[in-house]
Amino acid sequence: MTQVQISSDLQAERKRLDSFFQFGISVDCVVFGYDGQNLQVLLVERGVEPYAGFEAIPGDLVTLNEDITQASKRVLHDLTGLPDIYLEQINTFGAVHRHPIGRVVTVVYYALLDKNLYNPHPSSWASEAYWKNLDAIGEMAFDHRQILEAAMAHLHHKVQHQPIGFELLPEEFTLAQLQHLYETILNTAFDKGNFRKKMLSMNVLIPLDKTQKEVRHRPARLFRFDPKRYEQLVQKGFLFEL
Amino acid sequence: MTQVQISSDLQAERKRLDSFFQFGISVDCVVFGYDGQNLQVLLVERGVEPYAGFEAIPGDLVTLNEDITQASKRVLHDLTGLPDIYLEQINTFGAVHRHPIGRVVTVVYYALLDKNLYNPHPSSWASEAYWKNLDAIGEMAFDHRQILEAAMAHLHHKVQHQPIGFELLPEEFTLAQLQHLYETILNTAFDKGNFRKKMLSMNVLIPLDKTQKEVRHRPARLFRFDPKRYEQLVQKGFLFEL
DNA sequence: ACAAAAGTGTTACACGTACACCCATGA
DNA sequence: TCATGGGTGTACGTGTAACACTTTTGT
Repeated sequence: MTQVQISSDLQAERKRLDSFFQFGISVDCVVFGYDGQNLQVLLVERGVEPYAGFEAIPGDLVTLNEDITQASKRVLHDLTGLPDIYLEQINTFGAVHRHPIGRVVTVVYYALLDKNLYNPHPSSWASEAYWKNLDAIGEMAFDHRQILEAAMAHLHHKVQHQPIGFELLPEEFTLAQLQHLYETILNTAFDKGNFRKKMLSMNVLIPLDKTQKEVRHRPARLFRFDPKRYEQLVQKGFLFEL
Repeated sequence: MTQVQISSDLQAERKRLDSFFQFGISVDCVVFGYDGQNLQVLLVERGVEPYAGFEAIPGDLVTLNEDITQASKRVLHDLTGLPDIYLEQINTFGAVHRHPIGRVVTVVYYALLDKNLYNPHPSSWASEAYWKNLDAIGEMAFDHRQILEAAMAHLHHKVQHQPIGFELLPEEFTLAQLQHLYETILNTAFDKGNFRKKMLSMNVLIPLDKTQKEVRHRPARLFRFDPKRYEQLVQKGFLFEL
């Protein structure tokens, strides 16, 4: 980055533009989780006005001296107690009247994780924090419904172009679990044999010398995924469609 | 959208949060063009401090009462005279010190067009406005280099997943032109026969009863593209890789 | 007739699809 | 031994990759 001469002219220029510097910036974190059955999203209940009592996506105002990417992690942790996880930026909403308190432009981030790993605990302005099935969601605060739908569209697209899903599953998983996850996200059914072939041919799965325990049928082999091979695939791009 | 009761409590709450409402929001518009030979990008030269004399991506501060999407069109028109074209939002940059005049978060938009259609004319703070070859770009204002690279990565990805490129070509074009465009964007070479087969099999191309004129070899058939079929493809997603 | 680029055809091979079948376990 | 889901194999059609060939124009 080039260093630029900061003159007193800049101070004057800033003064001239003061009326432009009245925006608030917020980050909203759409976190998807999977429990082996359903696709869920992490929500909070607002304990304060506006929209007190409404369900909302965890999000808050960014402070003047923090990077927005850092802010996404900080806010998610503040509201739900989840640790620093990787959040991917997906979209920015900037309609004029989307927030009743002033002009707030919000940057939306999203993440995927195995919901069995973390238990959310509400704090800051959140009175509740919990996972909720995607099909059970009603009215939401602000334009959060729209934001959620954008995130779902992103997930839909992404699952077909990247070997996602590993982030939603436990470290060791069976092919049937993986298939069920894909079927849940895309709301379709896949042929068992073909799903196995396709997934295995990508070489992202490392077979383990372990099997399931305590199931009343033939126990399934467990797999881990190969992060190196995963990176390669992400780089070159692919299309998953069965 | 639900109507929310606006109480005087909200006024107080806004007061309490005043220190958060000091952000500036800007939009930056990365416009790619194609002249039949090279992939180019629309740049302006800054006529004012900071970074006076530097090349920049057309962009400016958003006013308090305009939607950011509208702002992207307004700003592009103000600086370069280009008419309202569809701009797609791709990314938001929010590092703390990216702008020397204050905390400015910028939302990046991008567009593709046939550069022969419009001639840019500088106005507002732009002292120049012109097309420039992508490989001839040097130092840029702010973090615009980084922004440009993000837009190029987006274009790279997009061209492989959507029948793009039509936006960069004249309404009627030959398959060789289309192939050359793809080769330019992706920086690779394709087999002529296979490229034709693949493109035609997508059914997005409508053959016309016209041919090129005034070429000193067999004149090529002209095509238009089918917007309906295009939409279908965009919906279902596909992967273009030869 | 020649150069140059348009446009077509052929072949071998890889991959997707649909479907049938066998395997290991607990009850 | 039966039910249940795990796991494998095959046969067919479609799509891709590499390459050679024919066609149509201006000069």
